[in-house]
Amino acid sequence: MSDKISDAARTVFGRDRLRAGQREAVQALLDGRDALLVQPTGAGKSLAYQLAAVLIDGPTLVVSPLLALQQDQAEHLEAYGDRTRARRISSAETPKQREEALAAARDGEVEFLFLAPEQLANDAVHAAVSSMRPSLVVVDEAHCVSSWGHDFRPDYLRLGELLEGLGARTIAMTATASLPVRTDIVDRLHLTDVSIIVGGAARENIDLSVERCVTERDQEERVVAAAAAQEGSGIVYVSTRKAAEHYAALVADAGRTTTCYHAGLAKKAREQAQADFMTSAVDVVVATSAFGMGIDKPDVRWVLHAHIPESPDEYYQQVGRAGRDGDPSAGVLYFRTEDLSLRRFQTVPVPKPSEVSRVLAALATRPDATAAEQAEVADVSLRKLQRIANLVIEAGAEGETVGVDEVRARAEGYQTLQRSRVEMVRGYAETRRCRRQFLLAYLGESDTPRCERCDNCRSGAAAAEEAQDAAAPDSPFQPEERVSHASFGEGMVISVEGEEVVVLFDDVGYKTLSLPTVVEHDLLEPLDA
DNA sequence: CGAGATCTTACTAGTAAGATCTCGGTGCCCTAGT
Repeated sequence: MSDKISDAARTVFGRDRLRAGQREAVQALLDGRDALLVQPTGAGKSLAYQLAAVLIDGPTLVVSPLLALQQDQAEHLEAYGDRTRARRISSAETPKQREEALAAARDGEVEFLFLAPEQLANDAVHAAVSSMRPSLVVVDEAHCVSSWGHDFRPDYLRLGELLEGLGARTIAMTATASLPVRTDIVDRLHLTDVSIIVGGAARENIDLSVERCVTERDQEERVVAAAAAQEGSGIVYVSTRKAAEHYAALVADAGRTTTCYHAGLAKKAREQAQADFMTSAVDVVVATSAFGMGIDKPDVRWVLHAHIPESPDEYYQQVGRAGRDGDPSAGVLYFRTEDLSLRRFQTVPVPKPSEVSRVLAALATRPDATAAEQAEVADVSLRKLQRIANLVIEAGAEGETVGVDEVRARAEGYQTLQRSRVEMVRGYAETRRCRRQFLLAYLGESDTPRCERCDNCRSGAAAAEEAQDAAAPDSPFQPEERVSHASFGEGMVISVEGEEVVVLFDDVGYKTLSLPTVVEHDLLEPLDA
């Protein structure tokens, strides 16, 4: 089937073969549909949007969260030649450079225009981008839409609204997304007639395991000993900046070449640390969650979590940075229950009633003022104003007035959801089943076989659990099914594994229920779709 | 929420228990001062 997709892959990008997901995504866009492509890093998600961009007339807008990532991709594209000219609009460019970039895109001289959501939220930039009439919009690292918008980068929540008027078809891309996150992306970006392509989340070459730790000291010694003993390049993830520095020093003392990475370091130091790791000038990087997006080092042999991550989603992303070359790799979580409380704290704050009421007043009395002016009037930071304004939009149906309690309830809902994700990390740490099965079920892939290489598979625990499943009642519920619970309300079944049903409730987040109890007391009512 | 640091009180002059405080992740953008 030689066609224009294959031809473009060959002539423009020098690729002889396409993966199934890539072709499917490009075809969906050529057919005028939107697309959501969920594929692990390294599987060539970028090629999918690049091909579509070249094949569809008109400029392409690429929304990407990090300036470094934009820079990197733009440089790669420039190297392919005239048909893949790329420019960037960001605070790093002078006004003159931005103007030239926009003009060049409008005149068809530049195919790709990269920017962050914050740029698009700027009225002048948005107007200029509109007039350039992009035919394709790419939202890279689309899981950020779901996870960052609520408080951290509020403009992510506005993306759907900002992109809507452009009239371009959209492709959203991410490495991992559980089913609820996929739905969230589709909703928030206002994707229509969307083709959702999910390909291969499994990284079968990674041995997963969990080490339970009792004291902090015990945890520290075991992590450092492991980091010292493991061969090849590795990443140690920690939950605070201070811990990153502390562990980096310990691992260095233990004899490994080590660097440290977190957002509190100077820009230069961060760049240096990343470069040292990428070029294997150092073996180990000890980092907070700041490290990783856009890291595509093939030979990372191990990823240790000295502290738990904030969610199974994040864990999968981080541990998935190991073994991209397909060689055997390891992912170890050092679990101490005390670490759960810090992660619970590190969740979206619920705004104070007084702040909410001041913001509501400011929005009502100064509807046409800029956000900065409204923030001034409400006596809150601009960022806080944006967060609360987002909550107001989400809490209210069209045209209705929203009260303080409703706004705060919305924020509490997010907090509950985030905390329930932390609980799911505990579930991962405590499960006796196959670790890979657990993670994949959470991410929406059920019925995968035992991996036979995680700690639970090796010890026989996973097999024993599975043997017990025979005694478990057949589940009347299937993943993705909508159900209702007397006290938790409505939700969606995420996974059914043996005697455990995981449901994501709309109001109370993730809950793990006992299937026999559910069946015996008729706790879950199926809802018609 | 909770660990660890710092402050306060108690009872008699330095120490201890209890109270209070502080800090904990992710990045755009823009602007003021070198």
